[in-house]
Amino acid sequence: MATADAHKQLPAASEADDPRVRILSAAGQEFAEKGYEAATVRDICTAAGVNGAAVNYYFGDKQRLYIESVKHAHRERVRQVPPPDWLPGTPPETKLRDFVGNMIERMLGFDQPPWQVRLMLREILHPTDACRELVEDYIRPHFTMLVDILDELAAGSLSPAELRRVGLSVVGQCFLYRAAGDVVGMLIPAAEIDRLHTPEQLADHVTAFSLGALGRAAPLTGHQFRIPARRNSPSGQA
Amino acid sequence: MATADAHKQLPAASEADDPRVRILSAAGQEFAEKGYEAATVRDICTAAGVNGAAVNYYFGDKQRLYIESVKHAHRERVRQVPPPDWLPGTPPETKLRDFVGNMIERMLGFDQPPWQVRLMLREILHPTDACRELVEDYIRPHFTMLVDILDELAAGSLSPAELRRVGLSVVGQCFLYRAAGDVVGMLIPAAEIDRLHTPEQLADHVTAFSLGALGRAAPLTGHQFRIPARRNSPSGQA
DNA sequence: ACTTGATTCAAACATGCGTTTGAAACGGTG
DNA sequence: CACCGTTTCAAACGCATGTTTGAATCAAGT
Repeated sequence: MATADAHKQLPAASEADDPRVRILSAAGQEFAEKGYEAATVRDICTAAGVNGAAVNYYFGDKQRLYIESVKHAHRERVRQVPPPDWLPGTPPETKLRDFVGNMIERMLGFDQPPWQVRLMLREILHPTDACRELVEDYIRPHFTMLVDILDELAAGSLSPAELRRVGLSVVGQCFLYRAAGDVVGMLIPAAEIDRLHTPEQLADHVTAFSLGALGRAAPLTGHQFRIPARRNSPSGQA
Repeated sequence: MATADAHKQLPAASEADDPRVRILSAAGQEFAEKGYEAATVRDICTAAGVNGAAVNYYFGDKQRLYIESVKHAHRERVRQVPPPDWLPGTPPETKLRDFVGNMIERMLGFDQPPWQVRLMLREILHPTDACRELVEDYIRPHFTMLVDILDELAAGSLSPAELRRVGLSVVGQCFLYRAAGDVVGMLIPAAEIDRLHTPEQLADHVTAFSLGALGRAAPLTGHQFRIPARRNSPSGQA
């Protein structure tokens, strides 16, 4: 009886009052904050201002709505925060700082609604069918970009496998704030969060930490490593 | 009619065939792999080999069972993987390596069932009532231990706030592998995972990366930072 | 052996879920 | 207006869930 498949590809009339995108947006928010099981089709339809049967009419069932909403959120996010681009000759230190800043901005950015990232985070933590697509379209290109920057920084002295490992170290530092943000908020005094954990400060810290580890900037402590015999360098301190 | 509260504190008879712990264990596994909503009381009771009414008899309702199972998993994990302890005078570099190895072992350890960590991970990502207790009893002591080691390494040259930030950088590197392990597996070739991403290798890498960042070991690239004028140090490479 | 309280069990209950249905409302087109 | 495909709607269906119930079983205590 239903002709739900007719508009699957059509770009829709006026874009905003199209029931499809209203449902997708409402579904994304519900799924993001409650998870797949806890989010109900009824609530989604109420939030979208459509009848309870609309989701089945347009998307078939709840599962397909979920997958479509993940892809929708992903497309929106890419549109909102484009990856950085550099003029040729830009020093890799600058590129790394820009890249980290861009990644943190995309993860934590306060100017954008956070539910899209939260939705993708659920997929990263507990992958479903939508995940592989997410990785190939969204995550892998960014990761490759990061590895290329690190390759420039290392000037050929690290193998591809080592570069990937370093890349994960950089990503991990940023990822923690998004994934475990609530716990971080419990571990760090509130005043310190306001002062030192702004996106800018975090990007500076992660960049400095990583450049230091690669030997492309002064270490955080200021004093230099003195190159002993690789074993242990006992500091005079008790 | 029920006297379910009577044994709340009693250490139980023979520990293993006590219905309470059988339910807690089965519930932990179900909650860990399916999440709170998707896990059903019926499945938990079937897995535990008890009647469907037992969970209500012993724990009241599903929510209280969930909280108790999180706390149970947490206690078990601490018992299984005790934090490291050092003789006085142990160099902080060794301590950091031990601490990171211990943390990774606890997060990824293949000799222990992974569902306990997975359960706690759910709390970290999406905190519920059980989370604050988890942080205070389990996470904060470990984090404090790490910060103390870093303080030794920095030899007083970093403020408490900076030390905490560095601590988060160390934790973040390890956390990524546990939280986003599936995605990491998609980004890294399988053969490389087997060769280079064992707990031992990861601990070595994270330790080396972090020590390098602090200037307490040679940077990963081998070549040293040359201290230019803080701006950019263009490498000859295209 | 009888009593008493704690535990187990099968069955039922109430509720909320995803989904279906069939008719009503809409919007062009002849 | 009459036609027809598309969209909306209120109502209901079937089902799985968390929970309750009341009787059956068990373990001591006296």
